[in-house]
Amino acid sequence: MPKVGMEPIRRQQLINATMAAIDEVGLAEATVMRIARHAGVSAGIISHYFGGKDGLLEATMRQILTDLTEAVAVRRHALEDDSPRAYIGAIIEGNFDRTQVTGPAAKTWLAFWASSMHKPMLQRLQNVNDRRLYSNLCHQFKRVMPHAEARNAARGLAAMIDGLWLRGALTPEGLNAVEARHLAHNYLDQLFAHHGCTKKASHVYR
Amino acid sequence: MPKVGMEPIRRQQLINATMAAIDEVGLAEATVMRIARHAGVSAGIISHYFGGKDGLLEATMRQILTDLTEAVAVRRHALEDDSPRAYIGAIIEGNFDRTQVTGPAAKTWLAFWASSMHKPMLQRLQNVNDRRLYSNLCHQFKRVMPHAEARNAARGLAAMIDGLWLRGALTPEGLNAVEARHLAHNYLDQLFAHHGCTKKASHVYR
DNA sequence: TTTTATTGATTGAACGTTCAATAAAAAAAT
DNA sequence: ATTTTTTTATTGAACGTTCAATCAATAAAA
Repeated sequence: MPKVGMEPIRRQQLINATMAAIDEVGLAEATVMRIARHAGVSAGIISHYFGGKDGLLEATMRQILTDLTEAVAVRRHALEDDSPRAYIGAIIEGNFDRTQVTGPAAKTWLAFWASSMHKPMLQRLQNVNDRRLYSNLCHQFKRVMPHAEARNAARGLAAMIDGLWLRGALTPEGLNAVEARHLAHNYLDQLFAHHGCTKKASHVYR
Repeated sequence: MPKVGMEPIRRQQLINATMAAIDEVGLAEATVMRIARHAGVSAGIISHYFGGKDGLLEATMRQILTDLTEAVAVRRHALEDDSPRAYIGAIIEGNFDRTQVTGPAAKTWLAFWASSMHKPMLQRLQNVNDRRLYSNLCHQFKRVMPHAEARNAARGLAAMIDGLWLRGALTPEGLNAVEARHLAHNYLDQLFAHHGCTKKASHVYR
């Protein structure tokens, strides 16, 4: 079956297979053979396209983070008004986007998060993404509240988003995206209300 | 050196060594040899006292969860008033207790959380603890707000606590317990204020 | 002397990586 | 149009390593 231009296809297949395998048996037991079997190829091909198992894992984490960034960017560009609340709302919506909330992606995300504590390369990726989220949130909050308070709001909302993800990844039924978004938006409302005492009508999520 | 009554000593040594090893190199590379070396004993002793590596890991997770429960219980019993706010505040304080927030404990906690997604025994332990936290929070919130709202408040606060832990475990400097407690208490204040519109003076944390 | 605690070399299984062999497609030659 | 050559993609057995578990041997206390 060998054709030219297989590389992008195989790479994507293997990245998807990695998430599927991690979803199925966890990172610890996601062996190259199991991943390869998921993709319908042989084990050796992983070293050929990714230099080794670590390369594949890194590429998989890159994809997850890229998808997340992309999901936020799409929502952000679709905004009509550029109010802080709308902007931050888009960040929340992007974080609970369909592609991110799926079982495989969520479980893989958590597995990598834990793993990144001791793998410098993964840690670097995590940090870059982390800092961008925080700095985006912080920048928006600073438009409507004192800087010190804005930093706390950003840290709080970031923690809330991650916490909802964490709990969602663990429950057998997977993350309830509707409820998670509801809670995150509610918290956001409270952060705004607490500061300006200008409580707005709660949104309708569907 | 063999004396009688070594069992409880060795068990504790090995559990501590497990956390130290996970803190050092992560769960994936926390081999029995490495753990044993941390405890200053031979590898074979692990199978002798815990039946195998899995037994040791299970015991270690049990200890972390027990410590957490204990930390909450201590704060709860030290309360003067039994107001919902005080009770929930004790839960927050307990979750950011010294013994829990230490590097080894936090990293081990996160490692087990990720691992528990695919190990039934760990998942069971996690679920029991999880449900107790949620049900305690829920019960207290229900004393001052409608049941539906109380459930949301409980889910939100639980997510906030876990999110702060998660981010704390990841940052190189470890969890900033003071700030985490501040954010959690702030959120709690907002949950109460949002409902009853009876905003209380913010606490002083030190 | 008996009991209890501990060791560490050994065993077998599992893993990631490698690489010579292979097979199919594409290109070149007839 | 057919055959030959070259290129590209892929396989899977073999290799070396690592790990958890085992157990006969040992050493200290009772």
